Amino acid sequence: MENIGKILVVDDEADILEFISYNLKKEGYEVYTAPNGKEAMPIAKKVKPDLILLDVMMPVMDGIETCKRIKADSDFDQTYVVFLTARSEDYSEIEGLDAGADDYIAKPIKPKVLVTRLNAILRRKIKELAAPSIKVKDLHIDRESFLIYRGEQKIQLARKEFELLFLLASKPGKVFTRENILEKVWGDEVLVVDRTIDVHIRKIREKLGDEYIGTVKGVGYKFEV
Amino acid sequence: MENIGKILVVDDEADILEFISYNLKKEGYEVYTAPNGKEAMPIAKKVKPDLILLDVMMPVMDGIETCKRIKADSDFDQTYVVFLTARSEDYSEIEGLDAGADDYIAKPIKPKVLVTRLNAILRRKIKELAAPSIKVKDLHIDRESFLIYRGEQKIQLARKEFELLFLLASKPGKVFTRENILEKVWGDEVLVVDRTIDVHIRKIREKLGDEYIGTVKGVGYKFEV
DNA sequence: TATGGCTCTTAACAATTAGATAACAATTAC
DNA sequence: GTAATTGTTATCTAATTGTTAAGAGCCATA
Repeated sequence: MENIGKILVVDDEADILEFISYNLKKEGYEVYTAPNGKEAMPIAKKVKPDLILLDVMMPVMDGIETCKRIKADSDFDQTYVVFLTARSEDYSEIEGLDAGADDYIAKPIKPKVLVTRLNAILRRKIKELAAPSIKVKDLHIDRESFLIYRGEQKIQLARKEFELLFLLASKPGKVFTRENILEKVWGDEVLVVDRTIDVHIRKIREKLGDEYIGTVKGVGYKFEV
Repeated sequence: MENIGKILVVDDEADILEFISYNLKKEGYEVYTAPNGKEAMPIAKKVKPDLILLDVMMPVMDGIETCKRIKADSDFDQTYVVFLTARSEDYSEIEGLDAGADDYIAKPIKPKVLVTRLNAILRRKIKELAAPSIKVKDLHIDRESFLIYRGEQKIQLARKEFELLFLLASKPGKVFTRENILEKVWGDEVLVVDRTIDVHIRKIREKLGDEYIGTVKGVGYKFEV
């Protein structure tokens, strides 16, 4: 099954971890686990999960504390946090989930419920994140139609060209290293020589003109502001 | 705020009713309330809400029973039902929400969660209900008759072809990925190879001409504007 | 219950095009 | 001036899409 998202599950009970993990993997998620908040943080930092499923009650660093730290870290702007709340726990405590959790799921967990809920949350997320279009300078870079508009003019870019321009234009002025670009545009397991980027830059310049993309020698490329 | 939909809230606890009602009204919904299933039915019949928010546990006629009746009534084909489940309730019972509910929300209710969730559900609904016929370019794509009119000419498409064209034409210019298309035209549990789409596209082009549907390589198809 | 016609799906092969690379030219930094 | 870096072009190939045809299933009608 194809991969549809990364989920980090944090719970101190090994069998619950196992149970959830199994069900989410079956659904096609890439699942990571940690037994408490403290150990979860570095994993979260590393894998940048789309969603963190967090038990509220844990020994070393509890869910609420963990959630607060996550929400305070701009690395996790794009990360959803969902609490797992044992129903025996007092809800007044969970009310304290104004720590910033996005949702919560009550134990005991039914697999179908869990999966349905997480699917719904992540679907929402994907939708929200998919920045539909960027307007910079006289360009309107539109993901919906995969077209670049300049005034009345429509410019068609090839897919990689589009993604590359989109990336650069998403932070005008910021210099992206080739490494950077490869990671974002080509993805994790990159199998291409980084000079390939140069060729794509060339093609974009050919189609749009030289004034949009600048070269910072020894560093990378940027969208000129 | 403009009106974005009618919601009927059914719960036996007056303060919860009040709380939900307040938050939904603030969001722009037209809100109706009832204290139990029995009283809810005639109201539902009358106002034809877009969505019914239903407490599972209620004295006179509980949520599951109410839901069954609603789902059995063709008047409510277009009505979404969402359960409110108190945490103390046994989830095995909620499993019985195979009574046909479309979603459920756990108590205690967080306003943000409630509103976000309902918005999402209703957005989906509005989209589904949208326009029985579309006029784009020189085409009149008519759901009633499943025919395409081009001037005086009537063009007959097969069902899947029609649905596919209808989808693309519902957002002219927007590129739909194959995944996208499968989800919307074929439905959730898709059992077909995505190349099937290509063949349908071919047939549509054969019947209508090549000028309507464009290919965005590596991405998907779109209705050309 | 055959028969024929339709729709849908798939597989196989052809055509096309985006993308990758290498090779060489130009430019820049030191 | 030289080495390092980037620009540019041409070529090749791998991925994607187009196209055709064949078979399965369905339904209406004889």
